[in-house]
Amino acid sequence: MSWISEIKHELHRQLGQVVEGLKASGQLDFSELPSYIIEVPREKSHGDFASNIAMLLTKEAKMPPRKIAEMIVNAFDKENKLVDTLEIAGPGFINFRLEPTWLAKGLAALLAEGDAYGNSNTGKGEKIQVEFVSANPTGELHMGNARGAAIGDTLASLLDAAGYEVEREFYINDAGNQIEKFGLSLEARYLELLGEEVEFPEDGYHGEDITRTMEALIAEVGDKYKDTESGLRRELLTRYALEKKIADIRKTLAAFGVHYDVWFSEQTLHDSGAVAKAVEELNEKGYLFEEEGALWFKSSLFGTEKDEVLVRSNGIPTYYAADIAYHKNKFQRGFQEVINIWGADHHGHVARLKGGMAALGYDPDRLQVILMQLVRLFQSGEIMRMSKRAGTYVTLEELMEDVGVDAARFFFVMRSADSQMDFDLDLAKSQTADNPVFYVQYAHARICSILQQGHENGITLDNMGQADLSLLKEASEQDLIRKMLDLPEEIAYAAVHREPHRIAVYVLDLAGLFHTFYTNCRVLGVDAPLMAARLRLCQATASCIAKCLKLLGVSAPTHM
RNA sequence: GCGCCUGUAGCUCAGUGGAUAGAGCACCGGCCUCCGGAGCCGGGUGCGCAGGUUCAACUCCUGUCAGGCGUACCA
Repeated sequence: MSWISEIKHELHRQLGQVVEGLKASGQLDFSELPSYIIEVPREKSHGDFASNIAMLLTKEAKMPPRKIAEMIVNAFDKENKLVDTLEIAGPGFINFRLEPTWLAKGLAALLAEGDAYGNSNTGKGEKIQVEFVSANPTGELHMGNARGAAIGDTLASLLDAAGYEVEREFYINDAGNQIEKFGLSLEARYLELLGEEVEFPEDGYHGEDITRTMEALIAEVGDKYKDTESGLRRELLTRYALEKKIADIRKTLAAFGVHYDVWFSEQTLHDSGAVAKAVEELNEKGYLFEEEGALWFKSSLFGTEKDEVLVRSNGIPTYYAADIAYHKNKFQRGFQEVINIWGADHHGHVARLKGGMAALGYDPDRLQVILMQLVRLFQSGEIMRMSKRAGTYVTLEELMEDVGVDAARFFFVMRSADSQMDFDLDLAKSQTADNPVFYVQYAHARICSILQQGHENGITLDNMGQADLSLLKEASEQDLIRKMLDLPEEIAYAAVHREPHRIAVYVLDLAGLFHTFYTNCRVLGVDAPLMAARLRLCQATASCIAKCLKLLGVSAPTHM
């Protein structure tokens, strides 16, 4: 348990004891303890910790909150080792000021944990899966995929740090309608490149990457498939192109710092009969019916707006049917919870999929979908529509070239998935130095520079001996320590609530507090004991910043 | 029409039912004999609107207005 949690826990316990004591002695009347909190007040002048317990008791006890607070404060143990002073403030808050060395003790505990600082056992080893990006292998990765990659990867890292057993998964949509179209498009480009007159399929994929893929094939085998029967030819071209595309996607994501544990093929669900089996299972439970030649699932029984087709009249199962089988498979693999990161344009699918899971007997809450609002791309003041078919989109590759991995990842994770984001390419290209990621990285580099210079002058953390951290009494030093002591709870909160953007916001704040400290307090050259304490403070800060940046998939440079 | 997401400072966005709602950008002033000025400090009449719940609402509920996205035998 983290230092802050320990203290909160202890104060919570002590408060509860005092209030129960007041009840026992007949001074306070209530049925049971309300769910009061111990929090760190936003305003520093309100003490180190504060509780709202008096306000919550007001109604039952039939007394004004400040009066109740007064009774509690008076009944509090004056010989308390932890609490220095208590005061009543505002509408009835009880503010705690702790004994002055509590921050130093927290900092010492932080340093003792080293790289593990920030981790917790919040997830209790629960097996959890994050499936993200899962882009169609028919094209290149675009901005939406990039946002999904940054959010999904950071969330997975957070869950890992918070004590979950995490797996990252990419679902390869290598079956279904769009693969058919893909094949038709490939075939058209192939023949075109061989000089044939062909009509390009109307709703085919127009992306240049398709042409390039076929150029590569021709370089390898020439016109080998020119006279092959069309069906077989499409199959061969598709197989070739899929392999190439998936390899490209894997490579691009790796360059973006994303590495998966599992690449799961949709086709294998069809081949193994898992899709047919899932459909059959729903049928046995009596949830299917036939209409106009198609097989429907009464998904409306499970909360969808209307019923849905599972098997089309041409006998081919829908994406929905495959997805039900896929998520059943996930649960069969032992994941307690599975998280999907989807674009908001898929939100209609959430209720359907949850309904499917419920029909199969799984608690639908074990499937969580994070919908990210779509990314709007601005260039030259104009909104760019991203369309794979028209081939007009900025790819993740291009983005990485333009703004770099660090800036791109930080930028995407910085805002909540719920909010739409405008990505101004011109701004990102021309003013990269304004990007907040540099602000954070700069703080890290500055600290490394201080430690380095100390080292060059023979002052190292090792030969300084035991530092007296209670010498860190400046406001900017204490603010920095307080912020760092929040990290474990911050990570746990972000993981549990699936809000990776909080870490970006947190580390920006932390870097800001360091810059303030740096301006106010010299490290090198002050009295040896103080220098030792400040070097430790620097070391801890660098470690916390690096920890956050690692979670975000951003590098922590030692110099810039 | 119905469903989901979003309306917070000029702009882009944070904000876990609590006390005086924050940051970055932009704009205007300061701050380098000294650890990296890619930095620091100061400058603000802002929670779409209306009800409700609560001791307490940016936060929860209802309604309403505005924007985005869905509402296929596509995925």
